[in-house]
Amino acid sequence: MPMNIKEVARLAGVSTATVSRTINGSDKVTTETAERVKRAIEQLKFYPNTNARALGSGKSSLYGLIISDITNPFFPELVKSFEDMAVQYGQEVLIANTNYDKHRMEHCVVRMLQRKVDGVAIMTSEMEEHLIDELSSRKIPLVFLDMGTVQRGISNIAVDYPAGIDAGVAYLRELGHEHIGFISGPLNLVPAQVRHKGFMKSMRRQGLTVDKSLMQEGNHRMDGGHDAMARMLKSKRRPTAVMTSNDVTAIGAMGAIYEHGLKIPRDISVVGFDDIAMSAFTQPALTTVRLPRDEVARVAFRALYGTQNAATAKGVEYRIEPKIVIRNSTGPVRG
Amino acid sequence: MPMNIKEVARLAGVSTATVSRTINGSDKVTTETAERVKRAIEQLKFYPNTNARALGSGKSSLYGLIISDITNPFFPELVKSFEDMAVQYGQEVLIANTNYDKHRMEHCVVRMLQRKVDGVAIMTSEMEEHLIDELSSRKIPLVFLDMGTVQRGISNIAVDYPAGIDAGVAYLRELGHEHIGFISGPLNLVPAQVRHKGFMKSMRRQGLTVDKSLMQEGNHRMDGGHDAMARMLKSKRRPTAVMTSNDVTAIGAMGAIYEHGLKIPRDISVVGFDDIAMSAFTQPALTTVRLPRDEVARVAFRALYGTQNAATAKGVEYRIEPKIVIRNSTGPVRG
DNA sequence: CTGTTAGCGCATTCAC
DNA sequence: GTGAATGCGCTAACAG
Repeated sequence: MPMNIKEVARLAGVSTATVSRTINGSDKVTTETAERVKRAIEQLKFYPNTNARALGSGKSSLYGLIISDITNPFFPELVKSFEDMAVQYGQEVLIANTNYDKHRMEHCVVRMLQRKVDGVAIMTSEMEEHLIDELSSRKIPLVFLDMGTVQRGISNIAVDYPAGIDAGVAYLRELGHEHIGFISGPLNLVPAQVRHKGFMKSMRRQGLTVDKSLMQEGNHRMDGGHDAMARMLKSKRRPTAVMTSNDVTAIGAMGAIYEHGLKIPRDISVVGFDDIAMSAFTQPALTTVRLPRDEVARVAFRALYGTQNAATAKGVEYRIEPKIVIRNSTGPVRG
Repeated sequence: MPMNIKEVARLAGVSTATVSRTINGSDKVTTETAERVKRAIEQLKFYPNTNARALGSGKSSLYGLIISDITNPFFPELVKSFEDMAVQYGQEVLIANTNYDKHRMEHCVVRMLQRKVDGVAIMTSEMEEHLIDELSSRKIPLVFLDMGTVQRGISNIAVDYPAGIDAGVAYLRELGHEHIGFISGPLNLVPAQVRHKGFMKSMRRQGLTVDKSLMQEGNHRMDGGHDAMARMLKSKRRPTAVMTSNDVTAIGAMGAIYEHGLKIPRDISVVGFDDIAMSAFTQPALTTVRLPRDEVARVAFRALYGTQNAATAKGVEYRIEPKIVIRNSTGPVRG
């Protein structure tokens, strides 16, 4: 037995158009008939077929959300906020993981295309030009997290990473640290490079010299932070403080420091980046530079929701300022 | 300019039916014509419309994955493995968060219904009977994580929580602990109750007495673990060891222990449950009972993929045995 | 305000 | 092996 709008129409004694109208909250339906239709819907436990709806209307009410790695706590928090926005505005979210893999990214974009999403929030950096074109040439509104240039239908959420890193370095400098290490993300990714360069620049601005052996590459995951720190601890002059490209890396690094028999912050101070929920619960609690995920998510959603048509709307550049959060993983350098 | 199967057909000089066939890999197409069609598809950068496909065929190639809280590290790891399976088998995944909220759960189920998913993996417990019926009465294959009973089209992945908890308690007993606390999940949820009772039973079996003031309720999140532990530390006789309902709770509890000026495991031993990635990196590394997410995800996927039709296939009961992982958060009780 | 009708893009019968 | 025609369930004109 088919379960569709037709059955509802029959039971309610109206046409399918009227059913469709009441479902979509059209004001051109008598309260009375609307009631009758609603009762029928309830009685039949009818739920409109999303696929048919999208086909008929041309709108999917779906936003794509592309992230690198759902396993990195930064992203789930972002996803959650984005979803909350979507629920609030009656939209749906299609989540796609790239696993930091360009090939997989292509797969993600294809999915978006096939589902005819109304917009895509690209919160990752494994994005090649031709894939962006594939989306934007189809007039799909896009919003990036700190990537690329603003254009027609393409917005960007610019994060002032240099300022954030600068705040971290300045704070360490205040505490007397001069020998500061840095663990970056994978350097084949642009954002990781940006933070990496931002750190070096910041060091020079503070009148400090960068020791190459204290510049280590991680992978934005715990194991990468751990291994990078282990390498760093083998260098001749051990750092008195370390900054990392994200909190997960910092947590991994802290593990390596302890394994080395050292104490935080007594022997080495550690500063993270992101301020994931976990960071307040590490031992000691992690000093970090906060990048507010809920704000990023809200801004991203609004950017898409406001740009219903990429053909006419021009993109907007939003700005997010990270702020340092001082906890207990940092302390004065030991005389 | 419309971009559809018709355009492809025209460019390739064939009918839409032939295009459809080659897309779906039908063997009733000459290699030659297929090649021609494929070239046309590539040239036009054509991607078949998923909505139309689902509508026409009646199959969505979509599996629903319902989880409680994407912010709890347990779930992203599960999601990732499930997605990997899906990619491998050419399926898609629709993720839905309940936020531990029954109302939101209803919303999730409705989404599944509307999208005509081919099956749903329900990895959470905020599931009411009538919602299950709504799904199963529509012949949608279901698989639960340790919930409910196996029926026609409904499978279950049974986790032997009691055995897992028993292993933890036994290990603590070996170390000389007798005064052991437990932090549960929210007790309005069945699985939390199961573990709660499992702990009490296990204690008795080991000949230990349960101290009510050492049985505290958390919320499966860090803050809940923290607060529960803080409450427990106020009791007259402080526990020498604590077990928790999941790792996130344990991490929160560890924070509270440190804040209280105590050392782990010197003053208090801590045992978690799940073995999330983070647990190997806490300070000290967390002893925990491992519930293999990748295995759960794979089994869940297979359960759905194998049960293409809930009308004929009977459900299967799968079993997963958690195993204790000994790290450094546990030690002998102090004389 | 309500009903009729014509697609939306594709899969899937049938014929050939 | 290929093409023409029908229908999936719904929305959106267009009448009335």
